[in-house]
Parts: sequence; structure tokens; C-alpha cells
Amino acid sequence: MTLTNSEENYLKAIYHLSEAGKKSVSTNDIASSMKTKPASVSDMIRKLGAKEVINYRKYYGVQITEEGQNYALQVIRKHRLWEVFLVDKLKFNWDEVHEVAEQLEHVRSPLLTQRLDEYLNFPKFDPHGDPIPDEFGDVKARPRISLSEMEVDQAGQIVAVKDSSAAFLRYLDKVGAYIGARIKLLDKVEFDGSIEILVDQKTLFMSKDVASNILIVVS
Amino acid sequence: MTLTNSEENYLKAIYHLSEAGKKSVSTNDIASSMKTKPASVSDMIRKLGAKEVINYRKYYGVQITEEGQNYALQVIRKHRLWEVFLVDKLKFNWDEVHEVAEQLEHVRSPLLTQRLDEYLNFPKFDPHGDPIPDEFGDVKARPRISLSEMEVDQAGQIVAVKDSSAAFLRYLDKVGAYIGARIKLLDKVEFDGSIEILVDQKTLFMSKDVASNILIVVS
DNA sequence: ATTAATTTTTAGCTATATCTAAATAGTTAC
DNA sequence: GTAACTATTTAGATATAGCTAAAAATTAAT
Repeated sequence: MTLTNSEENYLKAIYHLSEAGKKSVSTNDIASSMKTKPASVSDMIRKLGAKEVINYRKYYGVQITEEGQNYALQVIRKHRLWEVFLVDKLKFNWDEVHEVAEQLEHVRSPLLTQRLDEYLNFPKFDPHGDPIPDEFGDVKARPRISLSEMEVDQAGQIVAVKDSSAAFLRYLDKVGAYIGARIKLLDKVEFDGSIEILVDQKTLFMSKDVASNILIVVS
Repeated sequence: MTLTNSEENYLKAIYHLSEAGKKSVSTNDIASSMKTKPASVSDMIRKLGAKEVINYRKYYGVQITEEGQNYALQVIRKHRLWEVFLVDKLKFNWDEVHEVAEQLEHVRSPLLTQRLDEYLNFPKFDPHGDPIPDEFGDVKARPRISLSEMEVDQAGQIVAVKDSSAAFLRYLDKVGAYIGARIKLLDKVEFDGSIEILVDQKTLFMSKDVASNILIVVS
């Protein structure tokens, strides 16, 4: 079973939206993430349904199937391997690789993917810190540290909190430090262990107490 | 001005057919080299004419324009650079690279092409011995003759093949007549034009048919 | 110089992937 | 529980790229 490049792109988008929490993904969600129109999405999900990579029932959201998930993971694998190649070997900056990897991810050659993986020394994470699925679709969990353990100038992504009280979550939401936010540690005050971080182009001060309750995956 | 992948493939075919002698290329020639139907070619050359990469007059052959030639050379440049990458870095055999390079040659990123060229140390010839155009479309020429045109006792190096089918490449690899191999013509049988050559301290017999498909640079 | 053969083009159809506009299904508000 | 709003699908276009079958132009043969 093979998908066209366009079908692969839709499937990848559906996979990413599914990952980001929701069990079922809406036509509008897909349309906005793909920068296309809902009508085009309707058409495409009918095709993806016929190929059994998603479950599709009219007027209800779509759910990715086991087979669809595996397919998506192989495309993501290729995307991230190429990103590693571009940065490690061809000296691209990590913010220059996405568009090129979007093209390279569709090259069909199992041998190429395998040899590239080998050549890059079986990397487990891409230049953005995202995990690279192996040939079976398995991913290595990323090591998590608390925000207070980070070094100055290190960048990362908020992935969880230790204290999940409503008050704490409300506070995080208010300052923009939501789960998934990409942050960078700007400064550490030796005196009290408080820190200064960059979130969404805004700087933010945080006590050591708060910082030690926030879990980070460094990039 | 950009062409679709399909337009790039047609243009490349027209370029290669033009190189192979004839000043003007027929619809049927293109159809058979592209393994498609003359009707499809008619359609496509109208499009390529509109984009001014070929000159097109109904019922006459097409001629590639200056602009078309430059465009074709850049696609060929990418194709051959990727072939070098696959063989030199990813340890592909030289008969396994064509299909993958056909896909990679369409990746659009001037930076990628430039960095790849750099990474490979600005190679001048691909694994089949064909010259790699530089960013201005210039190629380094090497005078080549076919193995069947060599004189007895003349020595040389295999630099390319005319027939690059997988079967032919496999055969050459098997007998040790790889690109780059240094050979010497030991004898020529007048009766059927078959020859005896020395390759890697081994003597090898070859039909005239095979010999005329192997290109040599004499030393 | 006609006729015959070949080549090339046109016409019309299929499939993918997109769009806009209109219709329909589902959800929310009062 | 109906009306209003939102989400989704359908219908009908456009553009690319291919096909077959038939028409038209060119070339070859007698």
C-alpha cells in the first residue's frame, strides 16, 4: 500500500494532531494545520479512509488506524533523519532544514533510509530534539530534567509538571508556560536559585520552587 | 521560472536526445525514451514551448533553447551529485543508484545542492563516469572512445557505459569491468569483432556488442 | 503525382488535488 | 425545542498528467 505525497502530508498532519491530545481530529483542524480549505480535507479523508489508514465516518472527526500510525511514523522517521543529515553533515542551521526535509521525506527507497540511518550513526533525536522513530516505529523516550536543573543558554520544551494542582496550572497558563512551550534559560541567580527564561519572545522570572516543579526536555 | 517534476523529466529527456547527435528531436523519440505515448508528448511539448525552454512548431521536431539547456543541466547536476553521494557515502553499488537519484534530482533547494557539492568535494564525474555540470552548467570534457574502437596494445580506463540498464551494469560488475578499471586491449578477433582485454591481471573475452557499449579514456 | 505509410496532433476521457459556493448536518443559545 | 450559528459535505470548476481513438499533416513509394 502506497500513498501519494499529498496523502502522506495529510496523514502526517492527522498523526501530529492526534498526538497533541485529542482522540479524534476535526476537518477544520486539519484544514488549518495544512493551510487548505475544509472542502479539500473532506475529499482527502474519504481517500485516506478508503485506504484504511484512518477511520472515517461522515460528519465525525477522523481517527488514525494502527496501519496509518505506522505509515506516518515512517514518513516522520525519514523527515527527521534528513534533518540530522542537513545539520550534522551539510552544516545547515536548525531553522533552515524544515522545508528541505519536507521534500526529502517523500523519497521512496527503504535502502536509502536504512543506509542514511547507518551513516548518521542511528541518531535517536533530530536537531529540534524530537525523537526519531526506528524502522519498527518505536521511539526512545526523551530524558526529562526539571527546569531548575537546566544550564544557562540551554533550550528545551515544557513536557510535564510535578505539581498538578489547579492553582499551579492556572499560574503556568497565566504566564504562558503551558505544556509544549519552547523555552530557553537566560539567566540563573546564584543567591536564591531563581531563574529568567524566554517563552514566546517574552522573558519571565521564576522562583526556584516553581522551576523545580516544571519538567523539560532539552533540545 | 519553475517546472513541475514531470516537465523536468521531459526536458531532461529532450536534452539527452539532443546531445546524442540530432539537432531536432521527434515526438516519437521522446515518447519511447520516456516510455509514454506520443499524444502525451504532444501535450507536454506545448507546455514546455509556452515556458520557452524549447522551441516548438507543430509537426516539426523540438529544439531545446539556451534557457532550457541551462535548466536541464542543473537537474542533471543534482542527479549526478546525488549518485556520488549514494556511492561514496552511503555505499550503494553503482547499479543501485539511478532510481533513487531520479527522485532526489527534483528536490528544490539551491543551498542543498551547493552544500552537497561542497560536502562531496566538488566531484567532476559521477560513478558512471559522466561529467557533473558546475553551477553555471559547465562540464569538464574527457575525450572518450568505445572499447571496440581501441587498438591492440592500447591501454585506458573505463569511464562510462552507453547502456546503463541494471542487467548490463550487473554483468560488468560481475566480470570486474567497473567504472575506473584500468584495462588493456590484448587482441581483436577480425572475424566477429570480439576482443580480449586485461582487467585487474585477469584476461576477459567480450563480444563486439558489449565492447561498443563501454566507453574508454585512453592513457 | 497520387497513393500509402508514418508521424503528429486533436478530441475526449480518467484520475489526482485543489478551489468556491451552496447545501446539509450537528451544536449552541435562548 | 426551535432558531441561529458552526462545521462538514457535496457540487461544480480549474489545472496537471496521463490514456485511447480518430483526424490531420508529413514523408515515402510506386
